[in-house]
Formats: sequence, C-alpha cells, structure tokens
Amino acid sequence: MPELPEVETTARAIAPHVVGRRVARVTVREPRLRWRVPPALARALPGQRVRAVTRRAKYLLLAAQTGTVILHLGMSGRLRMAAADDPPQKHDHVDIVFDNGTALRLRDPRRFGAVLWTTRPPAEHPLLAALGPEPLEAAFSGEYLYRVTRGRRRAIRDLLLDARVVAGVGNIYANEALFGAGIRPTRPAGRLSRAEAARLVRAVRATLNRALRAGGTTFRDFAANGEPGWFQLALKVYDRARLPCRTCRTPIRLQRLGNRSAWYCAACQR
DNA sequence: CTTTGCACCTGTTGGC
DNA sequence: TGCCAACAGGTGCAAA
Repeated sequence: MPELPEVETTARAIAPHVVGRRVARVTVREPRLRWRVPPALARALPGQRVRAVTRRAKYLLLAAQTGTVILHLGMSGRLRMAAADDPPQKHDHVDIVFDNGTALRLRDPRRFGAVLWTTRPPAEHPLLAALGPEPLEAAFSGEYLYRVTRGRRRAIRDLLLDARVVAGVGNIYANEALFGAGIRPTRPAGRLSRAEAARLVRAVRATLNRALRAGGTTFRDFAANGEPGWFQLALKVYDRARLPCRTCRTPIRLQRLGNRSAWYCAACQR
C-alpha cells in the first residue's frame, strides 16, 4: 500500500515525464473512485501544461495552469507512464494523455484512490485544509507533538494516524516508529513525556527517511511495479505477530486497536 | 470538544 | 482441491 515514502517516490518518478508537458485529453474509464472523478477534470485540463508535481500528506498534486489535479493512491493505487495507445488493463481507471503520445495512467483495483480537480489554491481544498504538519518538516517537532498530545486519552498509535495531528503517517510506519521510540502503540497519548515525544518524532522521521532511501516499501499490490521490497526485510514489528523481536527475541504481540492492527514488543516498548 | 466505528473495495489469505 | 469468510488498508464522515 502506498504510504508517504511511496507517494513521494512516485512524485519524483513521474515528475520528469509530466512537468512541462501539455495535456491532450483525459480518459476516465471508471469514474467511481473514492469520490466520483469530476467531469470538470476532463473538460478543463486538455490544452494545459503541467507546471509541477508536489506532494502533501499522501496527496499528489499536479499543478496545471488554471488549477490543480489532486491525486490519491488509496490502498492499491499505482501511477505509471504508459504509451497512450497501450491497451489499458483491468483497473486502469484514468489516463492523463499528453501531446507527445505518453499517458499518466492510474491503476487502482480497490478504488480507494481519488482524482479530483480544483481551481483554487490546493491548500484550501477541504481535503487538504485541515492537515497537520508534514512529518519530515520542522513544524513536526518534539515540542509540537508534546503539546498536541496533552489531555488526549487516545492511544498514541491512533494519534499518529490522525492526519490533523501529522499528515501522511500510515499504520506501517506508525507501528515501526513506535518500536523505534520504545513506546507501546496502546499508550495514552497524554502520558508521553516530553522526552518520549521528542524521541517519537525522531523515530517517525528516521523510519520515513529510511523507506525513502530504499525507494519505498513495496507490498502486495504495490509490489506489482517490480520494485524490490528491501524495506520490508527491515520491518521490526509490522505484520510480525508471534515472530521474535529482532532486538530481544520476545515474540511480537498483535493487538487490535480500534479496527486496525497494532504490533509491538512488550519488552522493548513501554 | 474528543473519541469511536463504519463505509468504501477487491485481491489475498486461511480455515474448513 | 475448492469454497467462503475474514482481512488488509487510508481517511472522511456520522454518531456517540
């Protein structure tokens, strides 16, 4: 599943192919994604050049001339460059076709992804307006995390998943970062000390950066793009229930937290 | 306000 | 071997 490092990797990978290119047409074979793909996209985008590809949380932003395409890969989405006349395969829902005969193609079997169009500054779009700081930027500091966790009784894992607290941290990296910081996912957020908050912020950053360097974690659907799952080999707790902790050999515990799984080492994490 | 739970979707997995 | 239910996930939203 594409998490922040995969989205960032995708942004970097497609940018050289789309920035400066002029859109010829937009083909929507299946508009029923997370939200219906707006007809305005196919109406407005042709004729415009793509100015930039950026990322906010797990949203990819294709800045055009009169507006911005907002893309989300959801659970199973994958973007790749294709020849425009390359026959689409199953689940290839949207093509943004360029005037040089190439196309940016979205495949998303589970259709949790999104392709939207806004003519307003993207940061003001309802989906982006309430997002918290980027985890890799300075605003996400130990002091910040300490402050926003005060008085909160929710499990710290759930706060890390809350995009209003920090944008774009998914379940894999939340669990991995908590292991790195030695904090159990179940710990009430308000019980973190200042030092622990600082440690957790550093662990979130380190985990994301490691994955970025590895080119993004690749699992299941996402692995279909052929990238090796290096980072998967290094996962400390995610999907390792009952396997020995890589540090102390204690079996990793699996616990349902809300309706998401949480994994931790009861010895290494307190 | 905070917290919880659900909906959305389909390929994969595990149990029988 | 086949069948079917459970599961995975992000995230917006409704409900408590």
